[in-house]
This record gives sequence, structure tokens and C-alpha cells, in this order.
Amino acid sequence: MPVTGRTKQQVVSEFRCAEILEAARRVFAKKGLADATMDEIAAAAGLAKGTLYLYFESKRDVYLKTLQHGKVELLEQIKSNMEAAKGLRAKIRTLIATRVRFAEENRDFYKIYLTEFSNVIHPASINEEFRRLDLKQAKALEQALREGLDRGEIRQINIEAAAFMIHDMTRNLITRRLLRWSKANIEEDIDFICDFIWTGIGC
Amino acid sequence: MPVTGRTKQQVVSEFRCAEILEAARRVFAKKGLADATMDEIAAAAGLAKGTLYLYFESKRDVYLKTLQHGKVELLEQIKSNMEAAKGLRAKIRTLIATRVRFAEENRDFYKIYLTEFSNVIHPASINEEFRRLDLKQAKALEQALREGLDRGEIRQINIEAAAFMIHDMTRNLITRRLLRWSKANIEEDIDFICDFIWTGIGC
Amino acid sequence: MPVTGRTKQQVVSEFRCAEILEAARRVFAKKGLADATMDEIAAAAGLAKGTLYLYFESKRDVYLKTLQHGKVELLEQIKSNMEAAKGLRAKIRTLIATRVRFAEENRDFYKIYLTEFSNVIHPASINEEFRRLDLKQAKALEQALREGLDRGEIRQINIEAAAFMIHDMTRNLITRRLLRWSKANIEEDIDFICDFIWTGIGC
Amino acid sequence: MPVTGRTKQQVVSEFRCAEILEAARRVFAKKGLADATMDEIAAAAGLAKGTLYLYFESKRDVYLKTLQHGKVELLEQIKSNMEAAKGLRAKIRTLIATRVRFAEENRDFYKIYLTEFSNVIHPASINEEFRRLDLKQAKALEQALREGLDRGEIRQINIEAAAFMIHDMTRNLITRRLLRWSKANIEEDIDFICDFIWTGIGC
DNA sequence: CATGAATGAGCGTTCATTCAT
DNA sequence: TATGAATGAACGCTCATTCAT
Repeated sequence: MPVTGRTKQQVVSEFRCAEILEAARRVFAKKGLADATMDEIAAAAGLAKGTLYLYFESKRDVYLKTLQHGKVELLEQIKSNMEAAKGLRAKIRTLIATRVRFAEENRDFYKIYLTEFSNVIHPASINEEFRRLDLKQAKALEQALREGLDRGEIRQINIEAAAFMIHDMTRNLITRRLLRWSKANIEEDIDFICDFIWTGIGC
Repeated sequence: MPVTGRTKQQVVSEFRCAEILEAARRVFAKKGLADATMDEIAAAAGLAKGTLYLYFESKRDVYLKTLQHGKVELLEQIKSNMEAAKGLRAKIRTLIATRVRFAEENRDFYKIYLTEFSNVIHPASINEEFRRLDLKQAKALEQALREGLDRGEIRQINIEAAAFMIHDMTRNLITRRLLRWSKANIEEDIDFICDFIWTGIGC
Repeated sequence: MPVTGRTKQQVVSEFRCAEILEAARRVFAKKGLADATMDEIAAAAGLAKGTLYLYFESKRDVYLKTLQHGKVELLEQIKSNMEAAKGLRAKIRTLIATRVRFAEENRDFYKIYLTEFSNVIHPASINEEFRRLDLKQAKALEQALREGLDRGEIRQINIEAAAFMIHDMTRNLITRRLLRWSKANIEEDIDFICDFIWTGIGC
Repeated sequence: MPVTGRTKQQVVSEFRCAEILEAARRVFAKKGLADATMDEIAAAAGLAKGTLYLYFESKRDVYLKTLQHGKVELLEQIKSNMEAAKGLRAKIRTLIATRVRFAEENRDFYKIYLTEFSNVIHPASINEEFRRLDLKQAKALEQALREGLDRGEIRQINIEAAAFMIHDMTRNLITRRLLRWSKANIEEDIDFICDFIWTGIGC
């Protein structure tokens, strides 16, 4: 007797989905949406091609769900890590560090994520839906900034713009690291970006 | 007899290339590499499909050359604009403003540029070759920063990392504007980013 | 112990078959052989897809049996209706009326029947086997005509050809009615055809 | 310089279309719409599969055009043959004979035609469009009947229904002959049907 | 030089059939 | 007996590339 409300069928089904999505993640990360084939994904998952269509409606569907699947993990990890931090500066540092580390540990997912996120071309339908995650993260940051402003931790600036800026800078760092452009170790990179955000370059 | 070293043939040929690349730019900007077809590009250029292959080796070649073509324009425009500025702060502002304005005036090219630039997936062959432009720009900025440091205009920081940071932040701003995410006018956006770079958010 | 020769198993099995065939009839009538799927038929029968294969060898088998199933009903109904009629003219009228009414009451089956019957393309295997019913009906009609000829009810004509003709004309009427091409009521249509058969159009 | 308004391109293109349609006719006549493949049709036409799509939008399109192509031929042949006949009885005989002979000479086309015509299942969209030909033929027959009635050649009957009847009977004869069910020679079959139409079976 | 008809490899998707449970 | 997840062959259609004119 299952304790949860899910039947055995559902558990198996979810497991299959997860298996396929993991395989898809690897393939999409290596080839991109256009160049990946359903054959490849099926092979990577150790299944027949037709089986994919029992769990997903189309190649696009697999792709979208691959993105969503990772998104959820990412969000959860960030949320749990953020709560501990005390003070705005620590909060910001935690946020950045969490995202950077998650990206390092989920390179395949993040490659897809970054590619899709920066896709300025595709019909908004994908992007709009997809960018909500980032917006949500940015909004959380905005909230933290606002509280910091109230407590006099930061100077009077456009909070919304600053939140976007910090959010984007973190993504840039992740990109540079995924591309192995940054030779510094992870702590140095995070330190630098935090310092930059806090003090700027002027003297 | 041509005065320059180029024959009439070459001039005509270059002109055709340019025509095709402009057409390709429009098509790639609307559809992306994968979804654009040679048929569309030929139609947009007012030529037959086969003709494209007289000037370019493959679809990929057209795409790459489309990127290069725009790059050259971009670099030239930036170079000429940058020289006038006096002092580091003005120099940085000019650099940012030039890029942002160029992007606004060349939306089609820039869409392709951004998409490709953030493409963490494709074989390095494209990316390596392609990122030299950005590197070159970043290096120019680095040089300016170094001079500013010598003149005591900025505090002691990792110059290379700062150059990348500023460079990336500019690209982020451009992305937000291309996506019409930023509702501010162009001057406000540039002011904010310059202020952020110079002073950070701390007080 | 069952009184009849059939075991309980067989009775249940036959019942299942009949259920499936009724479901199949609805589906085939709506989609045709090629476009109907085993999934649909299973769903229409309230069974799992695999179950169909316990009772039928293949989709083609279901289709063939669907035709046979209706055929049997049709023949039985015709036979019982025909016996009462006295005289050739009444016999012919009864035969036509029975077929037309049966078609109206079994539109789904008849759609399949007509489609398959007029299928001049498929391998003879289906057709030969399938046309025996019609042949049988036509033969019964032939017999009636022959008796009518002996009794001087009709003039000297090619009996076999006439039987086919009458048989086909009835099918044409049914087709027109199924397609809602005929606006007349059923009695009018039957009257006209009987009159036509008996007297022709000449004067 | 072409005398006609058609360029050389158009002539070639039309020729290709006709070639493909002839190949398609053979394939569809052997396999039917559902079981014929584009690969087969291409092979039968001695072309690559992709080439078919230069001239036709889809498999369905090839099928529809195959029907139309034959239709036009059929109509033209009937029209030219019909004019010579004097008197209603001769007219009807000519009409029937023309259709039967055309069918014998265009077995492949006629197989497709009959199958599609009797298809009571497919969405009306095909059928409606497709049945206009028959309607047109039936209407011509109706007109001839009406004139015959005025001249006292036939008795007082429902002209419209009679036209349909005669039309259908001809199609039935064609079907029986295509299926090699009729052992009689063509003239005998035509004679019988004409006699049947004119006098009926009664005495 | 320019054309555009022809090619054919390649891919997404469907679905009849099987088989372990 | 009944299930339905898994299979994989098959097919329609696309499109980058070629080449005869």
C-alpha cells in the first residue's frame, strides 16, 4: 500500500520521464535543440524512439521540459541556501555563490539554459514563459535590496535596475566559467564580483 | 583600368556578397540559423538559390560571414567614436554609449550577434573565432583602465576582470533593450550603468 | 454443465468479440480502415489495446470480421422478410425495401459495407471472400426471377444480368440515401425504383 | 518565340506534372491512397522523392490532381461523342457506350475513380468537390430525357430520378466489367442495359 | 555568371503488434 | 484473461547542395 497518493504506475512513469530528461539534457547540451535528434535522445536513454512519445508530445516538448526540470532544482537549491544569510552583503554573496556552484555542478543543464535564455530570436512564447524564473530570482533580489536600503546598508539607487544588473553579472560570470574563460578559482571570482558590486571601481 | 588593386570583377563580386549578407542578416535575425533556409535568403536578396553558392560555400559560411560583416562595421564605428573622449570616466561612457547605440541601429545584426555570442553549445570553432572581437574590445577597455589606474582615477583592482565585467554589463543592457525589457530611455540606462560601475551600490 | 455445446468460456468469448465488433463498426464508419487506429477501437470498446489481440489477429482481421458480423445480420433479416411475399413483383419490392430499411437502421455498418464493396483496388482476397454475400442475394433474386419467368410474369430476358441490375440499383439507392442525396421519403424512392424495373422508361 | 502564351518553362513543368500523374495513377490503382507511398510514385515516375514536392504540395494533392486529370479527359471524350447521336434512345446508348469504353481504356484511372466515388466515409470536402462531375453528367442526361419527354419518346416519369438511375446503372456495369465479373462482350452488356432501361422487365 | 530543377539523405512522428506482469 | 508500456519499421515531408543549361 503506497503511503503517498501516487500509484505505482505514476511513480514508474515519473521515473521514466526523469530518465529521458536526463538523457535529453546530455544530448541537448552537446548538440543544441536543432542538431539533437530524437534517435540520439532515445539511444542515450536506452529506449526505443517511439517510447519517447509515450511520455512527451514532441521534440520541442522534451526540450521545454528539460529546461523546466532543471529550473525547479535550481530554484529549490537557491531558496534553501539563501535563508541562512544575515545582512544584505552576505545575502547577495550567497545568492551569487549558489548560482555559480549550481551551474558548475549542472554544466549540461546550464549550457542549455544559457543558450535558450540568451536567445533573442525565437518567438516570445518560449522566452516569456521561460524568463519568469529569472524574473522571480531578480525580484527576490530586489526585495533584499529594498530591505537593505531601508536599513541604510546601501545608497540611494534605482533598486530595480540594480537587481537586474547584479543578476546579469552573475550570469555573465557563469558563462565565462562554463566556457573556461576564467582561470581564477571560484572563490576569487565570487569575491571580485561582490566587491565590484559593492564599491564600484572608482576611488 | 582600375586605379585600385581590385579588378572590376572583384568589385562586383564584393558588392554581391554584401547584398547577400544584408539579406541574410534580416532572415537570420528573424528565424535564427536553424530555421532560416537558403531559399528565404535567396528570395530576400532577389537572387536564385544557386547563386548563393557562387559566393558562399555553405549555409554555415553565409552565417559566419554575416557575423563577421557586422563585426567589422561595429569595430570601425566604436574606434572612431572612442578617440575623442578625455579621461577614463568619459572614455568608458563613450564606449558603452557607442555600443548601445550601434545595437539599437543594427537590431538585426545584433540579434544574431547576441544569440551566437551566448551560444555555449556549438563547437568551439565558431566561438573561438567569433569571440576575438569581444576580446579585442575588452582589451582596449583594459588598456584604458590601466592608464586610469596609473593616473589615480580608479582604485586598485583586478583590471582584467573589471574590463570583462564592464564589457558584459554593457552587453546585458543591450540585451534588455533589444528585448524591450527596459522601459527607460537610452540616456537614463547609460547613466545608471556608468554610475553603478563607478561607485557600486554600497555607501 | 452447459446444455448447449458451447462452454462458458466460449460464450464469454463470443460476447467480447461482439462488443469489440460493435465498437469497431462505429470507428470504421467514421474514419475508414486506414485512418482508424487500434487505440480508438479499444477505447470505444472500453478495453485495453492488447486485449483486442486476444480476440483478433490483426487490425485487418477486426475489419473483416466487422464486415462479416453485419453481413450475417443482414442476411438473416432479409431472409425472414422475404418469405411472406407472394408473386414476383411483391417479392422484388420486399427485397428492395428490406435492404433499404436495413441500411437506414445500420448506417455505420452500411457505410463500411459500401466502401469496401466498391473497392475495386484491394487484393482480390478481400473482395472475393466478401462479395459472396452479394452473390448469394443476387442468386436468390435470380431464382425468383426464373420462377416469375416460368409463370409468365416477366418477358424473356437475360435473367442473370437482370438480377445483378436490380441488385445494383438497390445498392445505388442506398448510397444516395446514406449520402443524403435523395430528398424523397423512403416509400417514394422504393416505388420509383420498382416501377422503373418493371416498366422501363419507354412508352 | 513561342506562339502560345506559355513559356518553355511552363510547358516543361506541365509535362512533368503529367508524367508524375500518370505514374501516380498506376500506383494508386494498384495500392489505393492509403497504401501507396510517395517513394513508390517517385520511383514509378523515374524521379527522386523530393521532386514530387516541386510539383505537388502533398500526397493528398497528388491524389486529388490524379482524379481531376482523368476527369477532364473523361468529360471531353464524352462531350464530343454525345453530339452526333440523334433521338433519345441513341443518345442514351452513346452516353453509356462512351463511359464504358473510356473505363475499359483507362482502367487505372477508373479504379481510383470508382473507389473514391463510392467512398461514403471521408469528409464531404473531398466528395462534394469530386461528385460535381457526375452531377454534371447526370444533368446532361436529365436534359436529354426532358427533351425526349416533350417529343413523346418516353412516358411520364420522374425525370431527375430516372437520370440518376441510368447514370448509376452505367457505373455498375463499369464496375462489374473492371472486376471481370461480366463475361459478356461489351456490346452485349450495353445492349442489355439499354433494353432494360427502355422496357423494364415486365411484359 | 546566373539559374532553378533535381536530388536524396535525414528527421519527426505514428501506430500495429508484442510481451512481461 | 487482461493490461498497457515498449517497440521499431515505415512514411511524409524538408532543404542544403549540385549541376546542366
